[in-house]
Amino acid sequence: MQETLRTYKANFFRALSHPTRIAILEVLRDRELSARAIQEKLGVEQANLSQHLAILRSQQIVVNRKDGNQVFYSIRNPVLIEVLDIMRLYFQTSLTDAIQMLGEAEREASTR
Amino acid sequence: MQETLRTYKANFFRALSHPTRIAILEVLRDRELSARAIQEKLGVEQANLSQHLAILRSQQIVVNRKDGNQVFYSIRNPVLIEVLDIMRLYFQTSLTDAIQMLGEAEREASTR
DNA sequence: GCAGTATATTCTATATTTCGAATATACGCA
DNA sequence: TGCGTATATTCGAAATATAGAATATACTGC
Repeated sequence: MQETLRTYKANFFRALSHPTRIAILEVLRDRELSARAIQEKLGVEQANLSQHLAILRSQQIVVNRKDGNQVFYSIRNPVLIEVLDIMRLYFQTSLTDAIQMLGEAEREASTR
Repeated sequence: MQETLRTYKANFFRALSHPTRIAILEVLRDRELSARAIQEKLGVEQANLSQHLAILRSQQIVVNRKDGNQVFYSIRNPVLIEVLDIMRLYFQTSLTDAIQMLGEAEREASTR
């Protein structure tokens, strides 16, 4: 695989690498929302949200549509929603493992 | 969803947000490899690879196994391989769109 | 045109990431 | 024990990301 494609993928993941941006995708999962609506749901600063939206736009992860003096955002490619859903399975098993390990570590510590 | 889970996911994505780390996962897709073997396949500095492996380890994305004076790396959770495969569909359609848009932009420019 | 609302951009300070050089650690073998 | 190979860690400099304040832009209704 060429370096450019890897860089493209890396930039995509980088765009997802902030809790606020994860939260944005979560609230956009089922419907489009205005920037204001997203802001209220997440409780972040206006400028900050706008910056995060710009990052998601730059990777074409979300698209926007103007209507009057509002801008509505939505997830561009429905496949991304599927990807995020499948990812949930990964996080589930990963977290299950982590919790299990914590439990084992605890038991180990208490029998010491 | 709680902030901590979002942060967990964000950290996971951040770990994937570098071309070299994408490349590491690609070469580990089908088999475990020693750090040396990975280094030779990718052609990166030893110290640099080791740092990238440390990041992937910190997110439990890869695990390692010592054998003699070598350390073998592999992808920890097979679900991740599935996720990356499905992700390929996303990148495919995304890139197809991007190429199409480029084509349209070109045609538009030439008719101007 | 003016006021008010919605959104984006710019600026600045701080924190984090990245690379390569140097160094440290661990193992196998003579 | 000492040497060579494999891997990890530490360090410093440059690049990048982040939050919030201030400002700019765009639209609506009067």
